[in-house]
Amino acid sequence: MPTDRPAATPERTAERYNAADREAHWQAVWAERNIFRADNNSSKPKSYVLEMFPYPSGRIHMGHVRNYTMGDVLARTKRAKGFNVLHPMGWDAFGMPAENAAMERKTHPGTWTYANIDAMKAQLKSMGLAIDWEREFATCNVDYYKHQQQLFLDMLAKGLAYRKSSKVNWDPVDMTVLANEQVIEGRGWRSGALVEQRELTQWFFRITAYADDLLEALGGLDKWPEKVRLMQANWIGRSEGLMVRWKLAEGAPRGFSELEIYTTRPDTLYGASFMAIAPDHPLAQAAAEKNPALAAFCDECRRMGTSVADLETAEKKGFDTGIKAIHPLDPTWELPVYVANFILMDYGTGAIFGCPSGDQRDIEFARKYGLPVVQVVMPADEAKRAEVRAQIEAGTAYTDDGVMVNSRHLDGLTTAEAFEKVATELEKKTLAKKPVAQRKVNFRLRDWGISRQRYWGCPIPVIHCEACGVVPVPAADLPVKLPDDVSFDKPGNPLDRHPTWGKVACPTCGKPARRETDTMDTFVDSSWYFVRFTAPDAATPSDIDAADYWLPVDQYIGGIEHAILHLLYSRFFARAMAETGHLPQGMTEPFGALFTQGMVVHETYRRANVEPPQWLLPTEVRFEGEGEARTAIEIATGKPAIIGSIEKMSKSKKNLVDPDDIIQSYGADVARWFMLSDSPPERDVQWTEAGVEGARRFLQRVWRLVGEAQARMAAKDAPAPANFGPAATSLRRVAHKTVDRVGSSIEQLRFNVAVAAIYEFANAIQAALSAKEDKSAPDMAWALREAIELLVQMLAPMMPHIAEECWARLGYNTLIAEQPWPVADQGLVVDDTITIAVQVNGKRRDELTISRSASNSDVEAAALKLEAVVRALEGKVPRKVIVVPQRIVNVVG
RNA sequence: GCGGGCGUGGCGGAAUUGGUAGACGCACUGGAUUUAGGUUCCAGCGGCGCAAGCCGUGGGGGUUCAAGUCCCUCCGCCCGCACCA
Repeated sequence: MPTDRPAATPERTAERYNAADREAHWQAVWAERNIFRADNNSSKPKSYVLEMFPYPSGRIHMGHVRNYTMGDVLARTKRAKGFNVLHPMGWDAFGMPAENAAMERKTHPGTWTYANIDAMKAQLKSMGLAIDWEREFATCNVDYYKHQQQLFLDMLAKGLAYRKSSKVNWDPVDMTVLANEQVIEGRGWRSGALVEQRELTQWFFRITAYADDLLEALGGLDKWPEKVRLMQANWIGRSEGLMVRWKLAEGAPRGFSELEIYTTRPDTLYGASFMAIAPDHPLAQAAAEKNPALAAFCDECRRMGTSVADLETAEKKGFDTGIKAIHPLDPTWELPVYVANFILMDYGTGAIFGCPSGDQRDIEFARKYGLPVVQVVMPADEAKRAEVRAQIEAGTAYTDDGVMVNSRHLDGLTTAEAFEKVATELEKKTLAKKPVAQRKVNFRLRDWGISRQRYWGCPIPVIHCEACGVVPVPAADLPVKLPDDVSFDKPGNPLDRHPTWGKVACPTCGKPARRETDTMDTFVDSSWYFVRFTAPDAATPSDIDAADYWLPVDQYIGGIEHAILHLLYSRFFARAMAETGHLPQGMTEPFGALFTQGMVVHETYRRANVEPPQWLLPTEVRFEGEGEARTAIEIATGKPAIIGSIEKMSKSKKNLVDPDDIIQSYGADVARWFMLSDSPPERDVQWTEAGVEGARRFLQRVWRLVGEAQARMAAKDAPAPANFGPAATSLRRVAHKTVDRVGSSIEQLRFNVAVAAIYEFANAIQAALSAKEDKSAPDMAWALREAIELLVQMLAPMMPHIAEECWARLGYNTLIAEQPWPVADQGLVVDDTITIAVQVNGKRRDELTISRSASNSDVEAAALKLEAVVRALEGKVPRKVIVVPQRIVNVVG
């Protein structure tokens, strides 16, 4: 029989919440009333909530959705809690992808970048973010980077920016410097050309000037993840040691009478068996001049270069120069000086003394070249000594502290005592009238090379004059604007081949000079953008008052991948800006609290039996079966596909879900809710169809609940009844407890816990609605309205659109985004009667419901009367009864 | 190699920081509604057991009245750094 029944009944369709329509509506209302504007002159307490700003790559991805949802929930909650909230958005808009796009599409990097910004801004707006868009800026805009040029000049004047010659990764095909990350297996990531090490004069920021402070201040960042602080501490790499000058024996190259080394282990000096210097060490180069074999060895080391670290881990190689060094503690003791491939020229002095028994690299080297291995430190624990001896014998160094042996006058001292003794002695000894040794704090951290031979970056505002040298561009001549008429048809920096841009008069002498054509590393742009957000229209880089009011950022949220570079550079910039007068004195830490969110991951799919793998988009496969039996089939071909591992969403693996698709078919609220549910925010979240469906289901359930409750709830602003029955009181208790739980969970960024609490609350409301008794009683009607209003208010930061819609449905003509966060009635949060567990010998036997104020002895008496307790005691007299007030009773039999 | 983190049902994860393990969600099972599917609602859902009960937070040991939580040890997984003298 044919059916003419519609797919869904009209009532049902009408009841459905139409996300697409309503979300656009409320976004328009928020924008029109400009309610998310941050006020620079407010008497309210401030809260600066910031998520790492995006690179305008073209489209937002799920990682953005997660990041910005988290920040948004916090920003909206803070606003509701009475804070003046700064929650801005901008664009980290300089960088190589724009130049690559320009080359491929024959367009200007700016055209591509601004088009991307427009597209992504629309996407972000569709998420319903509570952002003050009036403060938006892009770092590629001259209105931003002109201030960055001013900052550079001020840093130059203070000696915080300088030029020096250094080694860089040079791509000979693209004719540009590459960052270490852009060198893959020794080749340029784009050109595939073998990368060369080139000595180039480059601009640097003197981050090492703050090495100590950057390290020490980590201790005060107690709202940062321990992990990030550790990573930064390791990166800065402070060590305390001794600079020791070794006299060289007769026969050393002319001009070299001594060799200075840095060591953190002067205590092990008697275990020395060789010296080693870097292939680029001046002594090595001098020795190589007369020794072709040595010169060849040095060349070989250089070719291995800095980029191919994995090859070097394999083998320690050295070359005996024939030069001898004299031991600083024993003039009769001569040690051979080797050039070794594992010595870095830019750490310490580029020279070491090798103590094989105390250093793994040294022991490998010594065994290879037949050098002595003398144990000088043994463990303090006598039981372990034989084991350590055997271990050294077998080729594994002992690097821990202990007691000195085979060390003449140091024997019996601890390593720390020996360190002190040697240091003190060598500080007194002299060589060529200067102390043999000097204590030195050393850092792994190196100055930040910011020069890039690129067009799409902030021009470095200096001029090179043959007569005057490097001349800063006068402040009045700023900005140094990027020229628009550039071509990308040839590799290299378009600024270098621009016919006129680089030709200027020297600001000092007026003679023809040329502009610096290097631009700044894009990490510079992101090192102070959070300052600019506090006063985006200021005529100077910052507005001190605004910075003083808003900074530090109260909560910064972003990916762990920036744990070192961006976050360290920003900490450096805050210090440099304070020193150059662009931030209040003493303001050094830009981010008070940091949260590193997990990634969005997804299953991968690929065609079967093809190499290299051919990946398939999630939308290109369908599934059959469940659990173990679940299989994927490529829709286009009907052939089985392989379900691969779960990985970070990436273009290369095609395991992408487009936020636009999700927002269009489910709405922003659903996407937001899914991102907040289940997975703790610091962990990876797996995007699944089932998960999104679950979020959608809950949204519709909220909509229904509000509808059902409306039929039974009290009128808006109805006075509270004098008395509440048990059912109404019970609902009210859940409601008020949930307010506290959700509020504190959000403040702690534990969104998954907040979501769970809201689910429980929704369940309680539903139970109250379907309960048989006193449905229409006035106390329940009032409690229902209270519960529904509280539910909607708590949902507002997470699912802001449907919350507005519900709020309107409840009869309000205000915006819920402007309502204060509800305050829980503590009388309802704290129960009069509590249920506590009763254990016998640590095993739970029963529970006890008793007045909260019951005394310990009352609780004990009641517990001992419980049948299950009596049974478990088997007639024995309890030896002891432990009562933890309001927690637990444990009867020890 | 060094440093850090983690290990809880079929799955994602809770657990008031030493005090009732498994909240909440997903999946699943049964039932109701529906011609059917979907939606929705109700119930169940760590293992063994008819039950009383016993076992159970990677394995083993310890501290404690009490351990997912603290200590020792082993195993496994993940992340970061990697010749830093």
